[in-house]
Amino acid sequence: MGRGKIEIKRIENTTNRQVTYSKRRTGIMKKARELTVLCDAQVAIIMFSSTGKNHEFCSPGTDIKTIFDRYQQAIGTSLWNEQYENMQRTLSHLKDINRNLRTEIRQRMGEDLDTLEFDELRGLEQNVDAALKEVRHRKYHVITTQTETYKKKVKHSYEAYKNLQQELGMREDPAFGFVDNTGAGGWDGAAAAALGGGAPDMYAFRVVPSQPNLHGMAYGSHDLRLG
Amino acid sequence: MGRGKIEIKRIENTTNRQVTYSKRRTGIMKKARELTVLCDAQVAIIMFSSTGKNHEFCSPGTDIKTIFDRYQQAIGTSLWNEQYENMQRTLSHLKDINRNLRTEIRQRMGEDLDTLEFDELRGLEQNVDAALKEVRHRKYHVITTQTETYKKKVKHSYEAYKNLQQELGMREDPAFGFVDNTGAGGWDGAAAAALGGGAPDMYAFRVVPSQPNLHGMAYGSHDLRLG
DNA sequence: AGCTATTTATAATC
DNA sequence: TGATTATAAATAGCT
Repeated sequence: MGRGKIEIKRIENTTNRQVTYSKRRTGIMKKARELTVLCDAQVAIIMFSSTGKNHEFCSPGTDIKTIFDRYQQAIGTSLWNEQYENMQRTLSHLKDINRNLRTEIRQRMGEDLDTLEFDELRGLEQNVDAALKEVRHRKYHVITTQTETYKKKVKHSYEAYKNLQQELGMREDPAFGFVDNTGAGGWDGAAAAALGGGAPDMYAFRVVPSQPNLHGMAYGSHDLRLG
Repeated sequence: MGRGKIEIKRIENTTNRQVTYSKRRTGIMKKARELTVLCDAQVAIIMFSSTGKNHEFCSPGTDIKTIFDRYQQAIGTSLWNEQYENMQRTLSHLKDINRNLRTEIRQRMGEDLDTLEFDELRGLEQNVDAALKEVRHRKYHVITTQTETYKKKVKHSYEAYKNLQQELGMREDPAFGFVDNTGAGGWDGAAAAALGGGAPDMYAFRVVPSQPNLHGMAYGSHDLRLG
């Protein structure tokens, strides 16, 4: 359709080819627009000229990605979509697990117990009871170890002091001694007591009411409302 | 270009619309094919008719996905990649949260306590202790309610039986009485006892050692090893 | 589906 | 690039 008929084969003249590309591209875009309006269709067109320039058309009210997704669904075979849906599935599975974990934590905190049957409550109680024993045991172990460590430190410190004193006493004028040696045993005992005492007093910590959740992991501070 | 000029607006007649779609679609495809040959261009077209039927065109020597990928590269920020990476981020975030939740549950079960400081242990102990009280309180509530309900049922049942007996006794031959009336009170008491007794015995359930986790939610049965 | 009168697109040219 | 125009192509309405 022009002053002369042309053969449909690559236009060798570069300028001519680019001009024709531009004109025909406009024509196709117009046709595509008309098609979407006249026939209520969805159309997506992507073009690259021989020079690499990119042009696109898309029906109003949607976008190329959406149409491409729909196309892949229609075609069925889509490695891409497969991966995408796989991820989506993994995601919702993780969310489910997450919700269950949060529920379990809430119930282990003594909340949301209304839905539990008696048998479940009994199991939960036994489990939490056993856990409490474990935690107390561990706490005892930690405080004991800590106390022992401090005791040893104090002892070593004291021995170092005694050695130093002895050394000084042998080398220097005996009249220069500056600490009464007999008080040493009392010092050791007082230090150990200040560090928390032995096992019998351990559970006393339990009843200290001051802000138990401001330290470390802050138990119960997770936002358990979201899935 | 036809017997008459038409306005570019949706064709209301369905048949007409479909015929026009078919004709013009063919026209666009032909134009696209000519463009790719004449101008050495790459073209991809995806169409959906109003009836949902799908048609496509693609320059020879390539495929739609390739052109679409190139298009996304040309556009720069690939919508797809953005969404993909977004999902990947959400996924790993969920996994992190999940891991933390599992850790918290394990510690609430008295496991993996080695990494906790003394203050954290103390907080955990207080929290679990409080939870245990809540669970016991709820268990008490449930068993009490349940027992009351059963008692009422038994009572109602007994009254219904008594009424029926009385009615029968009045209407039928007295020699036909088939149940000893004096046993009724004993029935009530025996039934109530068989149903679990009152509140004072409730905590006896706690020390039953048989398979506490085979019922209901099975506390601690989650696989806590995975993230 | 075909036909064809008409409208539209566009090749050649400026 | 942009406008013009003669001509090829596309297609609306009909069968």
